[in-house]
Amino acid sequence: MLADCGRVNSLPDGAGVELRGWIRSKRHHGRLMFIDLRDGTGVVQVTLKAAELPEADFQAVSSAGRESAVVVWGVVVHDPRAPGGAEVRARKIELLSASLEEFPIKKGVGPRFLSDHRHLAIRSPKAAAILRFRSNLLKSIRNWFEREGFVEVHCPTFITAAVEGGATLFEVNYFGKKVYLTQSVQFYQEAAIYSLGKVYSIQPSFRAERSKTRRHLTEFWHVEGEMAFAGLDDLMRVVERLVGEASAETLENSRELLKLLGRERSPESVEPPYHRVKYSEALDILASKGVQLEWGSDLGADEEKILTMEFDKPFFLTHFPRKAKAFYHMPDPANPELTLSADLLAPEGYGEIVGSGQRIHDYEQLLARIVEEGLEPADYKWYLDLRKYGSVPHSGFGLGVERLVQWLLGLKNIRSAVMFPRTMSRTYP
RNA sequence: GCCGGGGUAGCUCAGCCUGGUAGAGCGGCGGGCUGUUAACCCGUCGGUCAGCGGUUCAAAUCCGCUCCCCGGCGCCA
Repeated sequence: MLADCGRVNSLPDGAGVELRGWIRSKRHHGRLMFIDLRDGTGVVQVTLKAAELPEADFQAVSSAGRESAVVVWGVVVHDPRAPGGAEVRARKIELLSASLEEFPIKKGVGPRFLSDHRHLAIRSPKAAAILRFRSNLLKSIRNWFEREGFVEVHCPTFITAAVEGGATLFEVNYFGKKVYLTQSVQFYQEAAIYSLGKVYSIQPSFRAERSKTRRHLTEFWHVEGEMAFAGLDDLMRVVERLVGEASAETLENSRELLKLLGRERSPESVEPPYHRVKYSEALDILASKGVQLEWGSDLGADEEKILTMEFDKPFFLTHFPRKAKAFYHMPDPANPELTLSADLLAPEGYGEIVGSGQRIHDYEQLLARIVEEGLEPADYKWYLDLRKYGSVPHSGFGLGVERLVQWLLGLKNIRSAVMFPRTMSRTYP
């Protein structure tokens, strides 16, 4: 019977199994040999006693290096001496493909070496567990959107006008013309709501920010949503339910992975509702902690950290000053110096995981803001067009997948939340 | 962009202050071992000291320039 390494444990004593996998490590004692065999579902010890299998098989494997591929036929034995409580006693083993060279990933290697060999490092059970967790999370996110009636749309990666600041665009030579890699699909989703109502996208965004921190990538996966007939309160309700419910479901479905990663995080610890803190209230909280911040300036990392100490769940920071936000943000009718915006901050200093807000839907108001920011209205022609034909209040958000994975798993660096990270200084492998 | 740390064996690092023929551990390779937990024991191979220039009888070490990496800030998801 073909079996998974990760599930040998649950098979009865004496069961005959076939395992296909890679030699993670080997302990050789002359006529006795132990192999930790890995296959993507887990690791199991295979015990080879020379007397119990063909001599040629034993010899072939004794000279095989780590990560050699093998097929093992053997018998399940529950034995307290085996890691995990069960092992497979080999009766026959076939060396499918011996490693040509010593496998470079081993005990004691440093972070730079691991990054340079990421294509091999992802074989480690921990790296694989993170990738599986990420896959579970995206499945839950997608299921949530589908349950809530959002329609998935796919937007272009080549664009001509900036959504966020223009300085952070990657320029691409497009048949001699300058175009850019997308930073957000927001503008295209704003077009889509007039066709589909509620939409979502899951695709990469690119930011040419010269950020050298543990929470920045130049290419990251962006979950974005946009809704017609939605104001700031509707928006925050959607964001907290999406983040909270999808995260809780993922944690529930990933208990084994969390155990393997040595992480503790209960589904209850991420459940909504989340606190809403207005920008002005945040300044008061900071002032009470002895930190004076000038009204209008954005919060720095230190200020953010102090605020996150106040909460043990993510929380919204709302109503940012107009000058701290992009031109399309809806001014607060109660105070036009503020915007109807909401960032969701993760606790423990992991920073912003969602940026969101209500968009300006009035043509003249949007045009005035574009001019006020010194932008060229002609560059935003089609975007302005959307305000000409039955324009309605609408809101949307963007969630950074790697940021969320990083916070949920307590990862020190965002790079381990993605299979092949792209940063300012890394495009290899 | 600003600030800080770093680059020495395949890997992790010591040596640098106080200049004098390049070190350790791990790994590899060879041998041994029937209950290991990235085992253990014996032997052995292994170097463009990031690069360029300068000072000196002599530079991994002192000085200058350049490149690369990591972290913090700013910016953001």
